[in-house]
Amino acid sequence: MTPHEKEILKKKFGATIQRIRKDKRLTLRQVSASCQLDNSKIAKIEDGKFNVALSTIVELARGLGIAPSLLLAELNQEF
Amino acid sequence: MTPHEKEILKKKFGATIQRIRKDKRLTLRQVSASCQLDNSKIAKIEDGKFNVALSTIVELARGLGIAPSLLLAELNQEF
DNA sequence: AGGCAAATGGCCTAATAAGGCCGCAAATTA
DNA sequence: TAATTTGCGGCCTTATTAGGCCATTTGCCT
Repeated sequence: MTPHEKEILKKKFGATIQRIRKDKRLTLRQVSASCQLDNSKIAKIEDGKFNVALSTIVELARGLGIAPSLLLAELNQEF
Repeated sequence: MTPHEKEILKKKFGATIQRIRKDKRLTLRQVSASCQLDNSKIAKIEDGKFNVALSTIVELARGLGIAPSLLLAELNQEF
């Protein structure tokens, strides 16, 4: 995976997180309150700044109230 | 997520990777050849030693020839 | 305009994953 | 038995995430 591909992956994942959060009408603070992730960290993840770890993916899923695998569902086509 | 929960998560994920690889009758070196991940690294991941990053999950999926979300499918019940 | 709440960005430290090489013991196959 | 393959463990350095706090700004509502 090239650095460029990794950038695209991070952006794509972040966009997915944000779309799901907004679909559920949740604020960053509401999500962070449900999963112990700092709200500013979640904002940065949504902006594609981090190549998040497995545990963080699981935490995000918990905060969003959905299954972890759904957070990767959109990656199936391009990666 | 407590340190203990994180340990369980890593072990669970590693076990999933290994099961899928063996179901497909692939060796560590065969998987590594398909995804540019070091074979010893994959062995350690299977042993639950790493809290792998998103990009590594995607790489593993590529090496195993399956969709990334399938690697998290088993986590849905317990996390 | 004023007041809130949300989003965002900066900054920090300790922990740890990435990325990779080498070697060995056990299993497999010839 | 000899040869090969496989799984796996050690070791290393650099890069980056986790985890967290604080300040500013943006947007919304009254």
